[in-house]
Amino acid sequence: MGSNVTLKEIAQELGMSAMTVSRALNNKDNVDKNTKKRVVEKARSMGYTPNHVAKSLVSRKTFTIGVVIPEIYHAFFSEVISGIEEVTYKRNYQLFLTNSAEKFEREKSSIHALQSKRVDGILISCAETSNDISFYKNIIDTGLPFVFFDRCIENIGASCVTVNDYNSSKEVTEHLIGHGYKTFAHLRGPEDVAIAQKRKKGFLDALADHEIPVNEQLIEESGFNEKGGYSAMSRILELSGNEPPRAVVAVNDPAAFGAMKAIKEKGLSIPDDIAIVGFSDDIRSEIIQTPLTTVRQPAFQIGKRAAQKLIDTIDNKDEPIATIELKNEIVIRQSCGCLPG
Amino acid sequence: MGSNVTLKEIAQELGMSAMTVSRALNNKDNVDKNTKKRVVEKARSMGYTPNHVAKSLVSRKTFTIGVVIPEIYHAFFSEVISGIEEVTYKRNYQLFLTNSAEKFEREKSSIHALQSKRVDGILISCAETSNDISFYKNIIDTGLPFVFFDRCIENIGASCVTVNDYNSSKEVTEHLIGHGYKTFAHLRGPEDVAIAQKRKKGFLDALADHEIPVNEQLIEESGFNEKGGYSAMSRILELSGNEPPRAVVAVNDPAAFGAMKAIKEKGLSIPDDIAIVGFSDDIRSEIIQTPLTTVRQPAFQIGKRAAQKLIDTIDNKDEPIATIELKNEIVIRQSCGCLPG
DNA sequence: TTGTACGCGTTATCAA
DNA sequence: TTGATAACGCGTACAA
Repeated sequence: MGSNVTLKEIAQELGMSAMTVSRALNNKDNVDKNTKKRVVEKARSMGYTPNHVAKSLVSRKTFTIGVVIPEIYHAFFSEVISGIEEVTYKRNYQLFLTNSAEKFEREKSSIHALQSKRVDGILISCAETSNDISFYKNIIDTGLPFVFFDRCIENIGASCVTVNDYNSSKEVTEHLIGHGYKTFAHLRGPEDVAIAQKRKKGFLDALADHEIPVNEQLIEESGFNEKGGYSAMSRILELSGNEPPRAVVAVNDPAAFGAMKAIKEKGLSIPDDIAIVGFSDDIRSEIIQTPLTTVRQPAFQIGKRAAQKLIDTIDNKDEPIATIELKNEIVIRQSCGCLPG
Repeated sequence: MGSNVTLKEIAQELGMSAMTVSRALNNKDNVDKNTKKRVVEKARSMGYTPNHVAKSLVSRKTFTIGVVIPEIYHAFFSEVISGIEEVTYKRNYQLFLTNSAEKFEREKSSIHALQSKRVDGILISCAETSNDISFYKNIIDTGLPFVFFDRCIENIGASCVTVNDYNSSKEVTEHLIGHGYKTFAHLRGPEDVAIAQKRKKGFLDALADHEIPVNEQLIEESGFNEKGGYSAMSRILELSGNEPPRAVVAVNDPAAFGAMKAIKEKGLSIPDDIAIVGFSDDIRSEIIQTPLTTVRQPAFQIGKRAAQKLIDTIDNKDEPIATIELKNEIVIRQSCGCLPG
């Protein structure tokens, strides 16, 4: 904030009061046409820029929202931000971006900073290490509008925008069942991570609904990365000997990549010997040698809907708290063997 | 900004003046130990959060910087933001993110909004359609610290952080020359885009330095995308008949992808018949069938250095204006035929 | 050690 | 139609 022109200075130049200048510049109707013209011209020539800091102090409104995300690097969150930005731009809000780097401590300090800046509301996707719900609860109880997205905490008085991982996992499994596959393996994520649990449950329930027996030995922990997928799949192929599963549902795409490597190294073909599906539509999934069937999360839409809900909540005290569930989209590619031709 | 506790309210509860509360909360030494303790406790119990809006109004300093980027979606800019964020976090600044969507009009309105918010400085990568240097010049002349990154405007009183495209293009061409290739084609970008010009000049100068004749017919405009690369390369292959160039330098990776497709469709092999290099390290370049040799831009570093320079400029009025040139890194992969084995 | 007055730039309110 | 005053929340400067 350097040498900025103020209303008072314009007023002095023009020999009138600051109040009149303010009115003229804000298009109030109770200003003389002529004075208004003079003011507008003078303001332009002096390079006047309204001071939103002062405006915010009196109006108790900053037209600013804070976004807290656990990382910026990967495509998912940049797409989310893109969606958020589209909304904030249209509705004349500015966007504070903060990064918790998956650390709860840093998340707390970000939120405190945003509170101090008096943001009108906060959009947040929780860090992996966030472990104290009461922290959020206390802030929400102060009346600061909050909307969770993707990694949500439900039932603490804030709206959520999320995707239904359970349903998607079930659907994609049913897709494989519908194609006639009978024996299934699952590469699962860590036991205590919510999305991993949901995806596993979706897988299991799909089998149960179609009365397909579950072979517990064919459920292996892969974690979320390629290396884990490789070793988990290798174990499964060892175990089952010459009876490998006909289809594999992986907890995410990187795990599926690892599994594909293991399968190919065994001299088996995808999808003819083993079909496989992933989760999350990694940027690579479309362009690898055997393109991977996967579940695409509507990242841009998540951002858009979350921002809309937040600003609606800001604008209207009576906006209901809601959980908005977006649909994942199943992207069929070659790896599941369900494409025609 | 809802029901927020103020210094005055804490003071009333405690039967003292707001000033004492302020002092206690700001760790001034001229406060009684006991009153300080009482104040701190009361502030906590009342859920006090300092109001930075008020603070900024009086101090004329917001600890806020604005970032203007032409798009968020692609990896380059999210990496840049990641680098910026690392610095702003450490130095206790908040970051306003705005997106010009490659439109100059939108860029201008973003900058005006940021000025109104009284950001302490602005980081900007210009939109493709930005065409009025005097707009930036006027703002810089008001004293608002400005740092350009990636798409820079030099010599108008602001620091720049950029990569040396000319040098990198020359280097990667020389790399091919060093490998013994004698005939070269270039897929160039639009004539009036700065980076396209620099990359073309680097290519030409490398040939000139090594006294390799330039065949103008083998320089075709591809634009920046795959389709353009495909048609440009197709034209070159037509023209040159059974004397195709031994190596191709493409203006960027997508153009190279298109060219690779054209080459393969002609039944030629990469790199054995034609070697090719790209520019910008697209995420796909590493994982396509014949991984593409390319030039990687240090996006994270660009963000980091730009943010550092900006905050240094904010903190210190005498910080010199500088152009910081970062080095691109040449990533050797199979497509140039220079890998051992 | 604590308190009072004032100003940062703006707008709402009431008076002229 | 215009102007004067007060207030938003805070910290500096000075006084007690």
